[in-house]
Amino acid sequence: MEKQMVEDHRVRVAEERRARMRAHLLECALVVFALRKQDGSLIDTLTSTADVSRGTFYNYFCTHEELLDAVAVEVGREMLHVVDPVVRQLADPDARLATGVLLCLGLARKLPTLASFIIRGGAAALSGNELLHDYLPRDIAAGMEAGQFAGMQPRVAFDLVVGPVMAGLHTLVSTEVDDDFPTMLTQGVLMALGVAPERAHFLARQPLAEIRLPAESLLLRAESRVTNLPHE
Amino acid sequence: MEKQMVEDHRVRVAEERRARMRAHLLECALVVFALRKQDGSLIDTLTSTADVSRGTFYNYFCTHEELLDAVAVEVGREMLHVVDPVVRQLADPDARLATGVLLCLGLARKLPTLASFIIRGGAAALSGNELLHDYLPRDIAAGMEAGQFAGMQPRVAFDLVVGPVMAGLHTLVSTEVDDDFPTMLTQGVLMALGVAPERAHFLARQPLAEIRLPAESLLLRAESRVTNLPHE
Amino acid sequence: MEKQMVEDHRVRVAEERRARMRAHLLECALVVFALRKQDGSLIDTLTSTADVSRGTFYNYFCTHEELLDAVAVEVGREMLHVVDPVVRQLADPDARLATGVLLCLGLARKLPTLASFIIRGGAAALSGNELLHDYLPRDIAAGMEAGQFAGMQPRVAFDLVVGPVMAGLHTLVSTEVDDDFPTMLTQGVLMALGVAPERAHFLARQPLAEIRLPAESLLLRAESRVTNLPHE
Amino acid sequence: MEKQMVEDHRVRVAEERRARMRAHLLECALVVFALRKQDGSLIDTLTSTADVSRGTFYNYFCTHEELLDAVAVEVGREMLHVVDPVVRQLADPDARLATGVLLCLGLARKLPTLASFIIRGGAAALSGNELLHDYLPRDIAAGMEAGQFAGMQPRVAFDLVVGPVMAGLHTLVSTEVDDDFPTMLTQGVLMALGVAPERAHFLARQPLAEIRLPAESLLLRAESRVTNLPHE
DNA sequence: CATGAATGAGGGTTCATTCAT
DNA sequence: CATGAATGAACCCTCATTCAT
Repeated sequence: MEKQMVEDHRVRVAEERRARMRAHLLECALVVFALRKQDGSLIDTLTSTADVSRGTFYNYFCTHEELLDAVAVEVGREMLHVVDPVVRQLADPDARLATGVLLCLGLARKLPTLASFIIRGGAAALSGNELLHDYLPRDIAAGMEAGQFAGMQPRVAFDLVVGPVMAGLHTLVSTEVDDDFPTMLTQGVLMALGVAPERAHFLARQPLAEIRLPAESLLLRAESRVTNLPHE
Repeated sequence: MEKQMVEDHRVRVAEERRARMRAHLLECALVVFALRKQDGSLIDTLTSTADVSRGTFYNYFCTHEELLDAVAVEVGREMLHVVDPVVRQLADPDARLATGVLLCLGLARKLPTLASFIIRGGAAALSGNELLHDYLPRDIAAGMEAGQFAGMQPRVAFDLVVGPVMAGLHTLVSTEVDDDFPTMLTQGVLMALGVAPERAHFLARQPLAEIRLPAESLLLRAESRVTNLPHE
Repeated sequence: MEKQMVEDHRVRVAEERRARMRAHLLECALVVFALRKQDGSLIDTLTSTADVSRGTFYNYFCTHEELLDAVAVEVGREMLHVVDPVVRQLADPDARLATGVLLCLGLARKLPTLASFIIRGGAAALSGNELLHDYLPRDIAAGMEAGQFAGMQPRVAFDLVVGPVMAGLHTLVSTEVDDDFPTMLTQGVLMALGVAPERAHFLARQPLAEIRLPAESLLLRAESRVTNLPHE
Repeated sequence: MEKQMVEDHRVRVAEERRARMRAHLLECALVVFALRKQDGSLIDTLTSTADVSRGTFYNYFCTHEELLDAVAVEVGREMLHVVDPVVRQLADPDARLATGVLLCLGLARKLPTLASFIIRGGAAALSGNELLHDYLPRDIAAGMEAGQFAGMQPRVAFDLVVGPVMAGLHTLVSTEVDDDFPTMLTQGVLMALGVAPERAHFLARQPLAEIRLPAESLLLRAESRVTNLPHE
């Protein structure tokens, strides 16, 4: 019986170590995917960034694609954790949409690593992103049912939202812009959907609580890793 | 004197052959870049598509980047040839912009290969594209001087145009959409920029002459190559 | 604490393996450079001789020049280990020079692989050779200060030593010669430098201890590899 | 009958043109072999140096080796034309040898291209060289029959001559040396063979007529090509 | 479970040679 | 006979993945 308890303890410790290592690898992978300049070996870069051996990496991920997917999933999850609780409190579809766009842009502005990852990662980085593929279409549909976004086709509305946001991420990463860039862009998105200019103006300026991420957040840790390491 | 003429003739014939081969390679490269499934050897795929030896490829392009650039330049040139003559006849910046967006989307719809190339090619496919980097900012600036696009920052306006167009290309390539998709998207873009809904509605529906490309157009030849070959 | 020891042990084992592989590659490279019939792929030949994959080679040497340099350095080091301890015991510059030449020729006679390597390797095989570029000029200068090698320019003396030795290596590799070939050649070299014939005769015949190389010597191992393998 | 004469004339003209082109190619090949920095394509370098097409080259030489051989033969022939008439007038083997060595070194000093070619060309540049493989052994043998070069083995003597000369070529190409370098080296060579120092001193200083090469000489033309072209 | 040496298929590139014009 | 575009075998090197320690 005591033996049993010892074993349990060992198992639990092992599991925790495994989880920590996995998180460490994901964090470094996010950095690598974000900074990657299309040269050199992805996995070499990762293992040396994470300071583990190749073998260790393959103990956690079978293949390089699996890693990218895992990062994308985790990134998607964290974005959702930031955006959803806030949006969920709003009733009007246009307000929800405005808030979602603002939060995403705000997050990307605060975390350039995230923006780079989304831009660089290409399709793979967003395939499976719930915010994009589930929540956004739902809000658009809800808006149309509510008589907003008059006469839109859903796919047109989708492109009118996603397009500017993606272009905006690009801009945030590559260009110096005013602080109100997210606001202005959001306002444009709303107007594109047929929201009246005054309301668009209003919604794009709604006060939002400071974005909060848990201390152990992948995104935060990756960002601070980027901020601290780039000697050279 | 006769000798001189013979030499001239030879030189001309050789130059023509060279130009034809170069065009052939660019055409095949456009197809390969557009269809490329991220696997296999780019240059192998190209040389087998173009039915030439590897050596021949390197007689024309030093490196595969040089090839991508050359394709991008030629594609940019042809797009400009289609769009500019029409846009040039219009005076109002919003009308010019509407027409430009409509023509680009129309072109992409008619030539999915072009759309794929732009999407797949990534940054490199558009770096140096005059339509994007010269003409569009100029029209936006002109509009703002004329009092249109009220209160916009240029970069915001840019993202509100380029974003939806890029997203629209994605949609055109991957999804079945109504014939009026380009129209609806264009209308949204105009509204995003603050054009009044009625005018946006009007401008997005202006009749445009059929898009005409010269028979020897790279885009046309690549498209018909894609349409005809896909056995397998 | 036990863990520490385990780690140490692992590290040591890994380092030893690495050193053994490196030595193995150098040994095979020496053989390949020596026998190389100007055909085929250097690296292919090496990897198949050493029975390792291409990848392994590149884990140890970035480029085939680096390999050649590494072999040359090691060969130079071993030659020095043979020659210097003996020469160092002599005071007279002419005796030192005679001994150095005799030992080099004796070594080359015993180890045709070495001779071939020096001849085939060209400039690269000797650039950086200390015996040639440091020790020999020093002995020549010492001789001139001591009043020997009367009226010589250093570079003339250098060529009168190095030229015959290199030609002699060629001869040793390609021709059947008498056992006293090294002696006779050395005598000629000394006379070229103005050493009196009787003294040259004497110095060229001084008894030398048998040449000793450590069992793990690169030169020895390469030689026995050449002797044993040439099936075909 | 007239027709016959016309044909003859045509044939002769064609033959002359062919000979001129061949000489032109050999001249350029000598330059290329001499300057070649182990990079780039030999035949591309040659054809662009000679300003002819690849096809033309292959009308004259089947392969790259054939070209090297042809250059070596022609170079050997011209060296012989310079050296032999002078040497032939001397009776004493040691004087003949001294003169031969002096002339070779003098030629190499006047024509660095020649020296480079011999050094760079490796074995192939000298295989078949009559001066080296026929005339020199003959003079050595004659000397031994005449009681000179006492007690030498022919191959030892050969190496004591060829070695310093080759080393001297290296020196002439790579180092700034006094004008009397050839003289001093020759004197050393003679002493190596057992010639008495005073006689060696005398023979190495015998006045020699200025070296004369025909204006259409391959060596001269190649040299002036090297002297004139090296922009960059 | 961690390690890092070893793998080897496969990528990009070169260049001597051929051949249609 | 001159041309130079076309060829393709062969080379060097990379890097995702495996596996013995």
